[in-house]
Amino acid sequence: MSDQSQAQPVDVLAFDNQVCFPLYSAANAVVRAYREPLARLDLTYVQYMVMLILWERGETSFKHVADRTRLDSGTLTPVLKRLEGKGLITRRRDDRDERVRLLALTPAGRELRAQAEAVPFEVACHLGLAPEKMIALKAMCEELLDAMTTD
Amino acid sequence: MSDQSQAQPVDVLAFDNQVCFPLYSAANAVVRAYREPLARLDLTYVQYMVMLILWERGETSFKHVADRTRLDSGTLTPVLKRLEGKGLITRRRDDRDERVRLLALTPAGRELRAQAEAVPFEVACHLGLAPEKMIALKAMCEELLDAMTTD
DNA sequence: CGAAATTAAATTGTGCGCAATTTTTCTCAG
DNA sequence: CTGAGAAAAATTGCGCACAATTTAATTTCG
Repeated sequence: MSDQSQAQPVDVLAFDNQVCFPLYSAANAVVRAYREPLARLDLTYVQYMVMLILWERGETSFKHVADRTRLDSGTLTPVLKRLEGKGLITRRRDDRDERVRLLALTPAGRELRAQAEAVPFEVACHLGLAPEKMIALKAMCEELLDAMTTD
Repeated sequence: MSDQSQAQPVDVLAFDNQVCFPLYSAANAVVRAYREPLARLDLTYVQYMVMLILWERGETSFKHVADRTRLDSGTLTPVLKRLEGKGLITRRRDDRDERVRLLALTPAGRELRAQAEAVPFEVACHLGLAPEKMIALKAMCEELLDAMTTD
């Protein structure tokens, strides 16, 4: 398509030519947008991710949460201990396979779901981007994730 | 458009309905993709961001780097101290305004640029997403960032 | 001028994110 | 049934990210 010997020299190190930094900054900004609504539930962003999975599945394994969130044990173990410390979840071992951690909601953890219902709306207001654009952004990120895990 | 009283009840807390988690995971995955190429330069992702700005501007202020990266002093101060510790940058105060930190490249910092030229290509290979999709993703993230800073 | 407000960085403390390693348990081939 | 290998979590150590606060210099305005 383009003739390299004649093409405009593109500075591949120019800051504004980096695709990845807006992605990085946008992700940081979104986490920041969740901070205030989640602080009312005494949850962090990652803790909220875990709770969403548990609200959906009731009881599930450490491994499932790790796969779903794409986080490893070094990140998740302390997060789960904090959720346990707050009395929102339990962390017992699977009798059938002692290597496996089974995570489950406590009554307090289950009850927190009602308060969480408001969070997506509060955040959506602060993001101020049209819903269809958010959906498109989501789709593109999922595509990128798929492309990266298939190699 | 849709009649709320009749519409399918959408679970706003369903994990897969969250727009933000793929964004979060994609950003983490991209940082991971940079790790190996950057390790050869003994740089982290954020340190690389800062170096790109300095390679572009030669000398600039702490404030400029903070605005450009959208990071605050709590994050940047230790990052800059580490870059100074590696002998890649200097951090002197502005004589005209003692509050201001002026950042500049050392000769070693300037020389590192040549090695960094390869990084974008190595990363692009590992991402495995078509360039035009990366551009579209970049544009969408920038739109989101704009929408968030304008409120 | 001079005190109050503003601005720029630095500091402190908490919580990720992940590479590398370790511990424990399970699987399976021989 | 046993020992090598695999799998699941936990641990360790470092580097962000950011809220909250502090320190220091500058600007503004009475």
